[in-house]
Amino acid sequence: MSTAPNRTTFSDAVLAWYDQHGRQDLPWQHPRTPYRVWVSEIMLQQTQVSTVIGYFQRFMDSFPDVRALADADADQVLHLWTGLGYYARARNLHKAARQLVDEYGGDFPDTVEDVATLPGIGRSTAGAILAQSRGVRAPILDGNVKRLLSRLHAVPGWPGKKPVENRLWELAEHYTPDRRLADYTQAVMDLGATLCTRRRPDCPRCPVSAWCQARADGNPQDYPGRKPAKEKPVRQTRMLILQHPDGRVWLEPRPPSGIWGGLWCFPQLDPEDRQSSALAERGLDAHDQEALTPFRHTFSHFHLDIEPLLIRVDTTGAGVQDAQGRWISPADPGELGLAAPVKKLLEQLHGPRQAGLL
DNA sequence: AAGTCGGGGCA
DNA sequence: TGCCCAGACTT
Repeated sequence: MSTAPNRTTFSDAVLAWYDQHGRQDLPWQHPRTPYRVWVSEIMLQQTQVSTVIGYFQRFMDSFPDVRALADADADQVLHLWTGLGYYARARNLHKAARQLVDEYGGDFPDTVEDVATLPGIGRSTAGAILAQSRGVRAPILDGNVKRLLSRLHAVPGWPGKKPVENRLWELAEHYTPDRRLADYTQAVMDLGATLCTRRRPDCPRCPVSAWCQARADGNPQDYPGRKPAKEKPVRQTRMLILQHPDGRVWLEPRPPSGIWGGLWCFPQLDPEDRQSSALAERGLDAHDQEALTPFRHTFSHFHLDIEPLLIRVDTTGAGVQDAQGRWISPADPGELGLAAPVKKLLEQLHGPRQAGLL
């Protein structure tokens, strides 16, 4: 098992990598002012670096500093944002610029807490601004750093959960050095963006792989823990397998839109519906019936628990109208489009009989 | 079609 | 305080 590095060991390795491989020529790094870093961070929250560069330069040409942005019309700001999307962020940017002028004389405050009161700026972005532009020892925890740190320490769980997020902040704080803050901050983001990627991390090139617990365990791709799939609602239905004395079963076409649109299906009954009326509607009488094994069919957005009910019917009454459906042989349904559970039930129906014939 | 992402906003 | 969502994009 690899031992966790101490702060200096870790940050030295990260900084040495950055000096060789990190990005040192991004537009917002020259000059690296709070305003420029801020605008770049907001743009980068939503868009990749290559796209941001052009937008950033046009934005700086029009609004070279906080005052220029604060004095602009909302329309001018949104115009320069057109194509980036997430327009609420542009509105927050504008609002925050006015707040900076009104409350701080146009300068950024120098604590994370104060910067994070500005609209659109939370703890991580505030840390990124102050670390990169002023060398303040503030940790950041964007998606790249979450990935890097959750792998380094094999932190279990989804970062959307408070305890997991707290642990990651603790690690971010622990490893943040007390010198070269701007470079270190850019470096950990670059590491996450270029080597410690979500899929296929390039561990052999990573300067901290020797200390990485997930790498030692052989499963870096399992971190960060994934968001638990949200619970799907469960719906219930009964499928009436109406069986003719000759063995065929009754199928009806579904309405063209909605679940199983246009496919052929057994008549369905909501649990509260009366079975007798469903039979009566079709002019059939139940001879006897047998509950088959219930099973679950899962759609993208809900589970459907199906209770199949095999009903042997007499056809002495008026009988069914051909236009409503068809009698189908379970062994040879023909070329109808069948809903998956229907196909399964048909196979179940004819399977045992064939086995008996062998 | 679901996952992603920091922050906003609501319970 | 903690949880879920908006909004646009990727996989």
